[in-house]
Amino acid sequence: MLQKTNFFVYPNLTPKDSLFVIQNAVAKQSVLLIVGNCRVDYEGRASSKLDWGERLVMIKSDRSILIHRSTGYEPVNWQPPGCIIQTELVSGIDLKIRAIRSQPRETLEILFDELSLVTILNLVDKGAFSLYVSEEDIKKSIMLRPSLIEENFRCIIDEKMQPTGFIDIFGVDEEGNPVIIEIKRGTVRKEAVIQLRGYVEPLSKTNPKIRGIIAAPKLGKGIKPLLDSMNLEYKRINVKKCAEILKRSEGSKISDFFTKPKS
Amino acid sequence: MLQKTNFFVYPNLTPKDSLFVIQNAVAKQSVLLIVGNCRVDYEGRASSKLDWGERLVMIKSDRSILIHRSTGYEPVNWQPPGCIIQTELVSGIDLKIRAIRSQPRETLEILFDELSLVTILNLVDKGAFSLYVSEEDIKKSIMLRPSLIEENFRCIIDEKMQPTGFIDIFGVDEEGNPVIIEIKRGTVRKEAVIQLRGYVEPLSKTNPKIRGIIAAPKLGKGIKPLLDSMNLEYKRINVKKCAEILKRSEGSKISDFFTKPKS
DNA sequence: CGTGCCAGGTGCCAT
DNA sequence: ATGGCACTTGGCACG
Repeated sequence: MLQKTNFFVYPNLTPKDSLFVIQNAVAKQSVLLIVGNCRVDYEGRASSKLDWGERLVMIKSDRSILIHRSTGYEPVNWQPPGCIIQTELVSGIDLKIRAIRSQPRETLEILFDELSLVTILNLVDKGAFSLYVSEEDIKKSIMLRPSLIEENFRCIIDEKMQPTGFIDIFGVDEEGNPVIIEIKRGTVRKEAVIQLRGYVEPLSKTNPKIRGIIAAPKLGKGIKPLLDSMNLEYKRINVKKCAEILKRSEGSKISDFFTKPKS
Repeated sequence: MLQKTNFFVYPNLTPKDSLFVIQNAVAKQSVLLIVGNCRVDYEGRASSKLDWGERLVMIKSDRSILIHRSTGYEPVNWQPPGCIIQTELVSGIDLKIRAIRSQPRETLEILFDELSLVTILNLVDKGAFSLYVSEEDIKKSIMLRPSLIEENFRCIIDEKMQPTGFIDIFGVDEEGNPVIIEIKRGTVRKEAVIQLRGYVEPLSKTNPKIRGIIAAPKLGKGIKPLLDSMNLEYKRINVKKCAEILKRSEGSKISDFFTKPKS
């Protein structure tokens, strides 16, 4: 049976001995945790100095670096991903870790005079992360507050259209122009644009002033030009706002928020 | 000789055995690092789901909680300081950690089916952290860009005043009113207000339109009313902007940026 | 590459 | 508690 060892723990390393361990871990893109007594200097957009004390330094696979004290959600000092990590023995007894970022030019220097614990982690993590509200939640939110689309936008329920059921929201803008809204709960891809185009196209023959809007939290890369070329629009939806709107009016029925079309 | 053991490492704990260790560490306000295979659900202002994978969970002394993947400066999920940490054994084999925040109501649930490494840290950290530019830097910055004080503010060098040397900056505002500026590199305390008052007071007898402004990055608690009562003003100085301004015009002499007074 | 905008922003101090 | 504002904001998409 294979022993799974996805971590290595080095207690009480001397700074001298730590050099190879740390360099190696950084080179192998492991996650590196260094606990010890240190001093931190940051110079860049601003400057800061942190006197001696015990902290946890985390160097991640992407060469982001975080210095955490025992309290606070935010790291006391840091460097975003992609910085250059250098290690050096100072005066033969201290470990200096330097993290340099070039754009903007910023340097972070950590000087350890004692290392209580160095840990190397090889995290296997393919899990997908999704931040979301459902498409239905977004739909409800827009119904409840049509201004999420734009000022003076109104939702219309049209019996002739409802049975078809494929258009997410139908409404009219300030000028009275008909608007078809396609909702996506995630990032807008090409397919969604094509889909909306399919709804808008036929109707635009009878009403050339009809508008098509995609409402979603995110727009995919390169989608904006596509929308422009098809004369469609994008309205960013703030997922958090949707959650607030929904919570505030728990239990309301969607149908309550439609306006009957002018007849 | 006293052996300094500010950390405890528990490799390959079973979720069952971890319960006591974790609860104890949280109770003792240690910093807790938990590495293992987990799934994360967040529900609150937004919602998120993170599928199974190996991550590092950090619970700090102030009961802030951070879930870090192997990349990214930011934690994938988190809870700010002060949340309620609960632990629970699920189905007898999995460890559930729940972190609840009440304002706004948000819940974070981490389910571990395997713990590779649990570490408890007792960090001794009294080191002061200071983010700063020097008072001299701020002075230079204002000289270089007087609009840091307000639009159309001008710095004046007045030979009659210069020898005294205790006023940081003397200038005139848009209306031509004389302005005395007191600079503090840190938080404004009562003493600084008294100090400025001392400069402004005598001069206001000959020129009642004279203004006194304290320029500093921060205003101490309760200082604003004091300033108001003494008819003095506060202008917040952005330390980062100062750094930028200084960098841009490296090596310029202060005297270059004074305007000779109208004579 | 700089610019603009959003974020579960967070943190800090004001009312 | 609520609101306003700054942040070494970081991150992402766009020109």
